[in-house]
Amino acid sequence: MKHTGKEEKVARLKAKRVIVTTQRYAVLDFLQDNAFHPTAEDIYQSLKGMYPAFSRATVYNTLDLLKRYDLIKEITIERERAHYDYRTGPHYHFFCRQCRRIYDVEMKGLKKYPLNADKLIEGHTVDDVCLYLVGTCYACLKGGYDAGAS
Amino acid sequence: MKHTGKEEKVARLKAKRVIVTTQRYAVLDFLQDNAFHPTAEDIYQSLKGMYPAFSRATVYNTLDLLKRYDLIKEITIERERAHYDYRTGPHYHFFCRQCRRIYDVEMKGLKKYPLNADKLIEGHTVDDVCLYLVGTCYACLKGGYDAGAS
DNA sequence: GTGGGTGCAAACTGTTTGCACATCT
DNA sequence: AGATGTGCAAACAGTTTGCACCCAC
Repeated sequence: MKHTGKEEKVARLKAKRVIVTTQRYAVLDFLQDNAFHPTAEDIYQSLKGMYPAFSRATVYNTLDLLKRYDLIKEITIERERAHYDYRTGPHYHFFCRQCRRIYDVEMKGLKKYPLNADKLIEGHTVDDVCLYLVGTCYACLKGGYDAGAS
Repeated sequence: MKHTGKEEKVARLKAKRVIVTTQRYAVLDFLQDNAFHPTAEDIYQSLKGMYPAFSRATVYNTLDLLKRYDLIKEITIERERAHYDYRTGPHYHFFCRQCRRIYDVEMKGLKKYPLNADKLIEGHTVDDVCLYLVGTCYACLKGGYDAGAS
């Protein structure tokens, strides 16, 4: 049951006549299994162990392809490096300054979604809404993940 | 009346024993006068005309300093380059995919600010909230700024 | 004269690109 | 064989850093 949705996505790629290779499947699979919003480097480091001669170029190529087909979303909270998200529907992120982790935040935890996509705001058409909260995560607050603790 | 607030900021720097140099003042001044959320390169290109031998390093050093003193805010909508904002209070941004411009969006244009800073969400302490809308701006919709128009 | 700011150029990091090889049909 | 994906390494862009010089106190 864990992988509900991946087959749909693979089917979507196939429908678009995109060849679903081992590497592409591996990246999509990795993203679904790892909801911590990994970076390209995270993906590369994890997959090169399983697949010999897996390259960064393939990771970037694949991420770009999946992005173009709206199968994943790029998160640009950290300017230095992109994070990737298997969830493409509207939801929020929380970024911890201390451990630099990104958490999903459910909408019910927030009072109200400020506006929906496809609206017109001050004359602009809006097709995406990105919200992120910044602070210190519960784990760092407890000291559990404080890398700086001595 | 236009520069209300800059003197306050300069005073804040002085209070922290930060030397207010010509270059630092120029960057702060430029940011206040140019609400289009310029990049470091925009600032560099504009100021090197007025000041001989103005360097990128100084722009970056100064932006970093102003950021640390909370006098400006870095906008990380575009992963490739940072934009800078003179307004540090809570407000929203709209990013146009076509012209890559960033617009301020007033809160009254939105139904409700989803939450305030300094709240606890799912166990995390939140001290900053960033929201941005993505789409096509009114100018591009009218065709006025469509660089790709043939 | 000293502390710090500035400016140049080199270094660095994440990402992109060119091109030869591999793979699937 | 043809089309496309892959992998390496080089290129690239934005940013950071090291260091010599300069200025204000």
